[in-house]
Amino acid sequence: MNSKKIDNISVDCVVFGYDINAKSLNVLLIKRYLESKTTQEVLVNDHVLTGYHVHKEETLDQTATRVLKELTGLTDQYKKQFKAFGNPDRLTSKKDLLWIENEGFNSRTITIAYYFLLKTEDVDLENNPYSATWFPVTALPELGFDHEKIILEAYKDLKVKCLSEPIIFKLLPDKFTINEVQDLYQSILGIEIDNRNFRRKLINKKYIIALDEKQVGVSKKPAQLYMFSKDVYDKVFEKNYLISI
Amino acid sequence: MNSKKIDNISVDCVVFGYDINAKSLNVLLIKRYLESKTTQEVLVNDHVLTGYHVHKEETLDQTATRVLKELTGLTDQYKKQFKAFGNPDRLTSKKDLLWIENEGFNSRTITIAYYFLLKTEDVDLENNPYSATWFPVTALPELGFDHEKIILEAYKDLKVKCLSEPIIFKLLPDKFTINEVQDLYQSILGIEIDNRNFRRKLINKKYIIALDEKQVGVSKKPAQLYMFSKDVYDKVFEKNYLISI
DNA sequence: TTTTATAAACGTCTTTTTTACGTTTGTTTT
DNA sequence: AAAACAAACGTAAAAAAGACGTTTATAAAA
Repeated sequence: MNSKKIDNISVDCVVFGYDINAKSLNVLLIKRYLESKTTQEVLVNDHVLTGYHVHKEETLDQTATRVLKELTGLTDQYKKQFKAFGNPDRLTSKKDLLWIENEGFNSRTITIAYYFLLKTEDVDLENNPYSATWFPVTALPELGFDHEKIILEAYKDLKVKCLSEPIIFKLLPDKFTINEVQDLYQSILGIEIDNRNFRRKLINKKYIIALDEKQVGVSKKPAQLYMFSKDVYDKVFEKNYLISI
Repeated sequence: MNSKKIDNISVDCVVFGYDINAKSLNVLLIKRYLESKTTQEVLVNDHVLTGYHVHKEETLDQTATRVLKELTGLTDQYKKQFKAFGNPDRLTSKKDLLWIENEGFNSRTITIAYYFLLKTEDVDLENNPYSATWFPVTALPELGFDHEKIILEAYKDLKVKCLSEPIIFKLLPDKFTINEVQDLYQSILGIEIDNRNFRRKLINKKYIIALDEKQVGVSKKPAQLYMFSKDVYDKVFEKNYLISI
């Protein structure tokens, strides 16, 4: 038993990864599998988020960072604490109780949920200690605990936030094309956007900087590359509201 | 000792109340006072939010609702869980440790913070069991624990949310004038808004319904009364985004 | 009864942003 | 040299936002 951990408080992480080639917003999940020691019957076979108990001496943010590091090896990724889940009945399905009995933790666990935004290409799944897999957020597998609910809440928050904050760029490489940004918005929001209007609008933003570079290795006219400038963004927005009253 | 409670998890409530007459957005606080049993020295004398430990059998939302009921007698008020605070050093000031020793609870408590939106006139402070007092959010007194931080986070969230969701109306009576809405926006955001443009904009919203009623008992031209229709709002917004991409 | 003070309410012109959709350009492949 | 095609540019109309002047209805004072 790990005496460092706080028994009844955990952090669960929804790791969103954007696959720029497949144009798909994915969630990183790990498999949960348990079979009966006597009958070999499969008791639990589904997927869950990664999470872990909060350690006694660490902050909640540190717990989230630690969980991501263990799962992906990555540090310094964008994260957001978006909601706490702590209803008494959140882990009371038959499967979850079997699992909890096997793992030996308290069933009334409050979890502080975070989501991360990163690029699928930054994660090496070949040597993953948890055999983690990407699933499109629109095609989730069967999920254990209340993790489907947690993912959907995270996704809802992301949909709202990506319209009012420049978090979209956390899902893209440093250098990107206008069409890549459009594809990403379309993936997240599930809508079609007019390319000509979107293009003009984005290029007019002062914090979207055209680089002296174009795509290489493409079999059509190579597109202009751009970057996002946080410095410019912060200066422009310090006195302005995003939405007019 | 109350065996129903979960020792290390609490809910803290930021109760925002709008004083429509004073045009002031206020926070409801209770006094925290402790003096030395031997020397009568004042050890703690400041204000805090109300909160309480989560009970074993209740949801987090129910805890928040219970806390508000005990503080104000009110039920069915708008509430929002906005953030969890759980850093190991959040209750480690000298004052806080003295207080915690006196009350006898765990110093590593994770708190799930909620804010409520209501009208100051709905709360009867005359017979308040905690001697609660309203303070303008822009003129807070000295606060215990990490409660100043919690209030400022709640206020930040409210500022953003009130521009993209119709939560402003939770702070106003059912029947209101256009100018009352404008005053409220100005109080929350700390800005000046052009009355003529604001007026036109608000009246053009389909979910702002003009009533067959005017103000009574005012010493100037009485203003037209309006109401907010949640039904219309939900219909209008089900397919639309608030911000264009 | 008339006048006055004042907040409420209306109006208009200009600028900016959004929407809709047609056209041209530059690169790679054939 | 031509074809294919995504990238990039353009334009006109509609809608929204911004700036600011004017009128109106009421209570209270004269």
